[in-house]
Amino acid sequence: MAEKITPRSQDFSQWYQDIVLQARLADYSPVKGCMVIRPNGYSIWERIQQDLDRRIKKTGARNAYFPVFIPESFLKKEAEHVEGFAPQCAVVTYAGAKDLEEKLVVRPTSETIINSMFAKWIQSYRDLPLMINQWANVVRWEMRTRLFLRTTEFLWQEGHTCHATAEEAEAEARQMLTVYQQFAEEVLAMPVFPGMKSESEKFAGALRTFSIEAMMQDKKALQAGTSHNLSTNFAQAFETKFLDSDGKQKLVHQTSWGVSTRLIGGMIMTHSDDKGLVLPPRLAATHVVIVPIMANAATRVQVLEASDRLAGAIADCSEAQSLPYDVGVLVDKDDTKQPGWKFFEHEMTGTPIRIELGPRDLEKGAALVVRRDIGKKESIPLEAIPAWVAKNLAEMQKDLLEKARAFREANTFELPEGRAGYSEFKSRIEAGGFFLAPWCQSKDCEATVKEETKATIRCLPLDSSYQPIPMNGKGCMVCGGTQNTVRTVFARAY
RNA sequence: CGGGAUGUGGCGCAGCCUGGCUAGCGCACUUGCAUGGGGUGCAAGGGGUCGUGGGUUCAAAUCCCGCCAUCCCGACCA
Repeated sequence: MAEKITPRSQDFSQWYQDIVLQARLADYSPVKGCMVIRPNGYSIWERIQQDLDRRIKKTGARNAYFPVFIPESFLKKEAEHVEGFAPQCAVVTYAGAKDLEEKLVVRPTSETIINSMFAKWIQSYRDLPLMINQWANVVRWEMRTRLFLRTTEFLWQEGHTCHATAEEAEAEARQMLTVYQQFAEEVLAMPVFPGMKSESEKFAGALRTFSIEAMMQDKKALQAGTSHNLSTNFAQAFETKFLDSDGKQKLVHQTSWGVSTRLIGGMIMTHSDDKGLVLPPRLAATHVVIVPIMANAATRVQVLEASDRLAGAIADCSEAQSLPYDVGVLVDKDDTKQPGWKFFEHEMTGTPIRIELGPRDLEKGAALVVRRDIGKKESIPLEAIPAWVAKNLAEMQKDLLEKARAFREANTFELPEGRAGYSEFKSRIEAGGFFLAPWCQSKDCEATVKEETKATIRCLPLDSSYQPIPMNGKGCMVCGGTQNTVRTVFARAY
């Protein structure tokens, strides 16, 4: 049995780790920095896969699989790309009992190996667009790791597309940003800020990078998904060309986009409380747990029978059919341990609804129901419970999103323009939050803020045509200059 | 790679300063009985190269020297 969970206010990262370990979502592996995902955690990933895969396929992409090993020379073909990733690559130099002639990089991302195939597969404009997605594992040798948020190996989905024109590629990158935003909000109940990355934060090898940024409960930002417009950078390196309808050879325009198991960490840090995990119903493997309370041998049989009948009624009710993933309401019965302990355990593992059923309830023809996010006990007549469950699962999904959104709004601040607000900005950013501020787009000003406050430009919010929002006339918060200022979101980040 | 700390059953720790009884405690685990409306009670039981190599000593978890590993803080990052 588990220890009590460290309060959020006391030590946020300890709190987070407690929840992951005690809800049995994951564990540390013998290899430093790697993570073992336990069944509880993997079922959440399966839900994410199911739902997101459906959304990705709707955009026209198809799933495929590429090798985990990438010849070192492939990585070196795109200059920025290798520069960005080389420091964090794991490389195989020895295999089959001898030193390899060419080293093999364990993929940190698959742009290069996939492009080597794209170059063969694409001949004509009729082959375009080519849209490939793969669910895979990648390895990045980070210096410091954290369960789910940054592990040496992680699971993700990476999409890679080729298009005939720059406009199509840009549209694709934008479309995927929206897909991710909707997915994060509708399924994870995690509100996100969509935006564009600054030059220094963009993906190594991209023309531009879009991202969604979420706010955790300690008010730090978490990059939850990215979508890159790669332009023709990789096409040039791999000579991925096609014969267009005008008879000319042209380079393909590409995108890539991905989200990872980091989403699970973000979801935990967004919703959980000091009692443990809080799962949005759309991610829960069990929606409802019925805890029978058997006061004595005489009522034991009655209570167990009533529990089974209730479980059946909930699973079969018509309202349940409209719930996520077409799986209906998933009901479980737990009569294995002491009731008191069970209550804590199901709170720790995040089951959205708990129903307590004992002799006293049976006399009244009712049961006690508790929603994990609210925690208030209510006595509901047995026959009304199936409908109550269906209604509350839907409401809980919505409420979690609204609560997280309200938290983010309450911690997002518009800074006064120019240098005037800078000293105030520096003290407030220590307390955390998102800060909207004008920036002159110079690297120096970006670096200055990072150095002095540890905050980085998370993204540049976009207007309706996906361009950074100009703030002409407003002074950059660092240098005060009014040229080329755009709106940015600054925050300390994971 | 810089700054700080720690290595003792599965987990968390005490013992070390001042060397000496059979290396101890809490949780977890096993068995039995009882219990069951918010972290059950009692009883019995299993599990240890005290990180590692050397040295001092009649005697080392404890003192000395080397090595190794891990954690936290900084640089890296989805």
